[in-house]
Amino acid sequence: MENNQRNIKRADVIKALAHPSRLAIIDRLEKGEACVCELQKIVNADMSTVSKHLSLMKKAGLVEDRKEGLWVYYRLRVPCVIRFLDCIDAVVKNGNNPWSVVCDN
Amino acid sequence: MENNQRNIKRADVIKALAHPSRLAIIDRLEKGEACVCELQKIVNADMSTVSKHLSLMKKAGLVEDRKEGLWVYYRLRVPCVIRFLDCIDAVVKNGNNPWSVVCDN
DNA sequence: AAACTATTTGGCGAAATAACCAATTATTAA
DNA sequence: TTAATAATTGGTTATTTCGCCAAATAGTTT
Repeated sequence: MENNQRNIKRADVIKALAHPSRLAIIDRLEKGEACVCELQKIVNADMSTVSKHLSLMKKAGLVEDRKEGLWVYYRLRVPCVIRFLDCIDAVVKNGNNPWSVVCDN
Repeated sequence: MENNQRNIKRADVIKALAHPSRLAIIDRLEKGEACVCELQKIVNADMSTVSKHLSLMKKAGLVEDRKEGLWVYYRLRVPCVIRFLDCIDAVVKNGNNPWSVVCDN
């Protein structure tokens, strides 16, 4: 039943990924770090909203940040998240296909 | 901006993973199919709750089911989800480590 | 110091999620 | 056909999450 504890922690990380805006942020961060102001333009929401998304992801261990002057730059902390999303995409793609999804990562 | 649509779909799949009980179900299904009644014992919740978790995961394309007599057996539809969880575990493990997580899957 | 810009934080209402209970469906067995 | 079991569905309530606004913080420039 300590699998329970493990799955609570896992779920916390996964929840931090489970939002369209946060996935858009990750998409961008795959290409390298970005300031909050740039990410705001991408997700097209209030800056405070974006900031909260980022602090959630940071708390979960998905991103880290670096302050430089007025700006805070965020970057991915977990390269494998990218491959992980390929797996998710395989599920999305085969959503209506009755055969088992076999993805190669 | 149709990346937006893609990320909505991705998020739907990820949300279907983002719950401790559902992760416990996946843990079990890695070993092969199981009926709802067995999964209920594992997650220790009302059968109706478990059933709802399963229909959510089914709708997301994570599991598929098969009816046999009184029982409905569920099984994983997406083998790569397992490797995906290894990545999540790497994040969990390195939660307080200031260095970037490098996981090898 | 005052004005300006980037970001974070606190608070609030709205929407989504979760869990339980009760009722229903489907299948088997008596 | 009645009883029993496995599972699903509908309804209700409680909790969590989301997104905006306003206010606060931090660093820069004048």
